[in-house]
This record gives sequence, structure tokens and C-alpha cells, in this order.
Amino acid sequence: MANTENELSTQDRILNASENLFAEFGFDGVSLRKITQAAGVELALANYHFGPKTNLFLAVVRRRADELNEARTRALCELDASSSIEQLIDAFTRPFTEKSMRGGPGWKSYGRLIAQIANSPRWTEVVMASQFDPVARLFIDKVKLVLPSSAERDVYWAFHFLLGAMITTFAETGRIDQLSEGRCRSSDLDVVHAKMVPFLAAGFRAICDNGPTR
Amino acid sequence: MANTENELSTQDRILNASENLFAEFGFDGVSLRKITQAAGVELALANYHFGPKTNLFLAVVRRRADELNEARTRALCELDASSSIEQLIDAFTRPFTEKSMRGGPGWKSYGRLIAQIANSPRWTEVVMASQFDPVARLFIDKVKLVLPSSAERDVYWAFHFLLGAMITTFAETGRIDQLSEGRCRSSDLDVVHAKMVPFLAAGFRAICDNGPTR
DNA sequence: TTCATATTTATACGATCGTTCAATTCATTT
DNA sequence: AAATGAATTGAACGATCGTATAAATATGAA
Repeated sequence: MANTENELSTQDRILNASENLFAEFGFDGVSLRKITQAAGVELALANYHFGPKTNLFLAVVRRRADELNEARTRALCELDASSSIEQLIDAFTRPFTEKSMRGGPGWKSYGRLIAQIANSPRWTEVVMASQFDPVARLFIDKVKLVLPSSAERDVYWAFHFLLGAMITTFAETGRIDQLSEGRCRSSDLDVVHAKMVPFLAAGFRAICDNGPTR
Repeated sequence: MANTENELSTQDRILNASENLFAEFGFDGVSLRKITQAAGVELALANYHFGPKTNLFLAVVRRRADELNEARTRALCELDASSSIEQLIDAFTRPFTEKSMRGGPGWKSYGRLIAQIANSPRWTEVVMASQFDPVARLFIDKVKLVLPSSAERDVYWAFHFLLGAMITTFAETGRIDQLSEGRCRSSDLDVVHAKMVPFLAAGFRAICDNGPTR
């Protein structure tokens, strides 16, 4: 058997190489030859273990999506109507921050990968909706409890802005590092997280807390 | 000569087709053959007028970036230290909203294109920094005037979150439409803009208005 | 009209793409 | 040891990629 000691299985070697390269160059910017070469395996093994290239891409996404959704769901379920919007946003965003900072280097690539997928019409339905909608609905339902006077549409819009800010944060493109001439370090997600939660919480309160609904 | 009456020049036909296809499929997801076919011109004309494929991509980005930067700069320069943070955010974001809603269909594609570029390490430096940094610095300088008690780092972080929310808004992937089951229509940017400005303004105040700096 | 220049056409080159498959090796069970 | 199925190898397929080039055509100045 493989995968004893510190050796990785062929599947994991391919998945890791795919994650890195897809994150940097995108789905169409990487060939299966580059992937298998980076993984140190033969070309045909990608097709043997994962089928067509699209399936390999989906396998890369799904691998960490399950773990992430589980952590988010667990954190959200501990909160109720008496919680603050800060706690809700923290529960939704902290799992990725934790994994990106302390879950291994693959999570950094995964953050960049999700950012590409999220803004690509090609993958929005197939990947984002199918993988992340359930926990998104859970988050929104909790927001309705915490901010009961909010109109439902406004909660969705606030969540839309949250997604944009969060996804570009986890992408870590380094743009803000460059623009701020080193004053900001986007790779230190603990610091960014501490700024992001109050920023987004204030936004939620501003547009979702309009007093009695009618 | 060409381009009399309602006919488009070969360059414009190629640029328009490139804009649409790059926005939908990404740089590596489109071939010059698909582009020239969609433009109704011969394959070799793309190379003749624009050189390598990368140059064509950059030409697509630059075409509208100049017009957008000019409108943003004009709006920002009308504001001073007595303005509100809402006015500043509006000045920065409204030009794209206006052009996307009433500037012709090409601006919709351009919004999706920028979203891809913004989160792609490949283009962050070459495109984003070189094209959009000057007006970004102008915006940040104005924020420092309007929120004088803010720490400089916090202004950059707030701008970072603004960029994420704004860019995903202009991408119009339709994800929030789907998630909200039609309650939100991301293509109606006038409505989204009216929600985005107070959302982001509250976020800026939350993390940039910490009282006296020290 | 004649000539020089700019643009368009048609074709081709070498490279790389995703995918397939027969042959071979490996691991495990009888 | 023999057999069986999974895993790996190495090579090849047709298709498509970006780019280049020579010939044909269109354009504008003399």
C-alpha cells in the first residue's frame, strides 16, 4: 500500500499540485502535463484517478469545502437570537482565517482558488451554489434572528457585500500591501480578521436595522 | 476610410469581441480564433493590429480604464475635508454604476473582466496597480481628510474591503439573485449602489474613526 | 494614373492541448 | 506459487493553440 509514513498517495499528490496551479493560473491556464509534472506522477494518472480535467478541478474544490462548511456550521449553530451580529460574522469568517493561518499551506492556495471561482460565471452555479449555499442560508437565517427588524432583501445585500470583502481578503493578492507600501500585510489574516468583523458588522447594522419593519 | 456611419473599425470590432469573451471565459479560456470569428474578421488581423495576445488583453482593459479614472477623479476632486464619507464613497463608486447602467453593454462585460483580473495574481501588478493605483491614492488621501482621527493602516484596510464589495458587485455573477430566490437583482446597480454606499460608509466609520490618534 | 503604404487574406508552422489505450508492474488473495 | 484486479507506464491520437509570412487588395498622395 501507499500512504504509509510521510508519503502521499498519488491522488493527494495530484490534488495538491492541482490546487497550487489552478489557484495561480486558473482552470484554463494549467495543463494536465504541468500538474502531473509538479506532482511527480505520469500524465495518464490524472485521467485514471479523476477522469476529465473538469472533474479534477471539482475534486480540488470539494476536498476542502466539506471541512470548511462543517466548521462554519458548527460555529453558527452555537449562536442564537441573543447573539450579536459581530459574533455571527465571526462565526462565518473565522474558520477560513484559522485554516488559512494554521491549517497548512494548501489553504492559502484554496483561498485564491475560491476567489477566481466566485467571480467566474462559468463556476458560479456548479461550484459556489452547490457547495456553499446551505451554510450561506444558515448564516442568513441567523442574521434575521439577530436583526429582527431587517428587511429580507437587505440581509441578502449585506451578505453579498460580506462575501465580496471576505473573498478578496482570503485571496491575498497583495494589492493592498503594495498600495499601502507595506503598512498592510494581507497574509496576516489574524490582523485582517480583527478589522473585517467590525467593518462588516457596522455595515449590516447600517442597512439591515431600519427600525420596525412596517 | 472605415468607421463612417454606423460601421465599426476592425480594431473596435476585435476589442469588443475580446471584451465579451475574455469577461466570460478568461484570458486562457478564449482563443484568438474565437475572438476574430466573433468579431467577423480574419485571424491574422488580431496580431496585425494588437501584437501578441497579451497586448490585446491589456488594450481591452486600458480602453475603459482611462474613461473610468477620469470620471472618478473628477467626482473626487469636487469634495474636500467638509464632505461626508458617504459622499467620498459615492464619488468613487458611482461612475462605474452609471456607466454599467447607462454606458452601453460593453461596461457590463468590463465589470466581469475587472473582477477576474482583481483576484488573479497574474494581472494584479501589471493591470490593477498600473491602471487604478493613482485614483486609489486620491481616494485614500481624501478619506484621511474626512476622517482625520483615523490610523493610516485602517484606512487602507477599509479601502480593501470596499474594493472587494465593489468589484464583486460590478461582476454581476448572479449568485445573490439565485441565493435570494429573486429577491435581489444584481443587474439593477442603481438599487445595489443605494445599499452599498451606507454599508461601506458605516464600515469606514467603525474602524477608521477611533477618536484621537493617540 | 502611378506609386508607396496600409490593410486584409489565406495558409502554414511548430508546439501543446485533453484524452485514450495496450502493455507492464504492483499488491493482494487463493 | 499462481492468479486476479488495481495501479502505473509509455506512447500515440486528433484537435487546437499563438504566431508568422507571402500574396492579394485597398487606400491615399504625387
